[in-house]
Amino acid sequence: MNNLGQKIREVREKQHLLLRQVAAYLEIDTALISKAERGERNLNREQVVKLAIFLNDSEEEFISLWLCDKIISVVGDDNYAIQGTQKALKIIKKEINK
Amino acid sequence: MNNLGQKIREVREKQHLLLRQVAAYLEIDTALISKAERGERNLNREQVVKLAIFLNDSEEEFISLWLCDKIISVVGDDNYAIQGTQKALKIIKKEINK
DNA sequence: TGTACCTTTGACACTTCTTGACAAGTCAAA
DNA sequence: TTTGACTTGTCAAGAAGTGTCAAAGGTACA
Repeated sequence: MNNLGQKIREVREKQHLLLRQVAAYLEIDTALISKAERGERNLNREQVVKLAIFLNDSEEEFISLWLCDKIISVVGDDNYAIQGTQKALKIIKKEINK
Repeated sequence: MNNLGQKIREVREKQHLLLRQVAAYLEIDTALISKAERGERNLNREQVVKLAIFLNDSEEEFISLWLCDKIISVVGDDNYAIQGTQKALKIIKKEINK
């Protein structure tokens, strides 16, 4: 399971679009988008952006889900996941104000 | 630059320990710990834990810096880094309460 | 100057992970 | 049973990670 994947599937099905159609738009194999929706494979940033456009949804939402998944796959079930993520958030916020 | 690396160097120098000594304790090449302190290479979790013990410092602090660095290297300078990290934090916190 | 020591650097081999593609599989509806 | 949608497993190529080594930089000091 996978946050972006769930979101994509949800939005795609709501619009009665087929994997085939999404795959064609992104110019990738159908298998890949299928796997992406189920969290078995990652899309790259560009593909996620295109997907947001194609599905008429928010790029911010899609990309932040995509990042969120990456973070979780990195810190996931570590005992100190919360502390690490909080530290990162602080640093990122500080970094922005420059 | 690198948060865990800076911390390690700071603590190590405060204790007048040589890279060589740290490396010997971790059973790795001196070059590797040198690079780790400067953020050119990553240590693995086990090495970070041993390091905390060897340097008499907090495991929680070391591991969360280590995770923090990983997160930053993943979401780093993305426009939506903050949003993604916040989402991840929420989800991780929720996950813990199970 | 020379040497002794600590650290940094770049190259390397090796392994593991990722990526995209393809073929074959399942499954439900007609 | 056929069709269309989706899933699954596998493969090869390339990328990225891991540890090591030898050589080079830098510093301190006799």
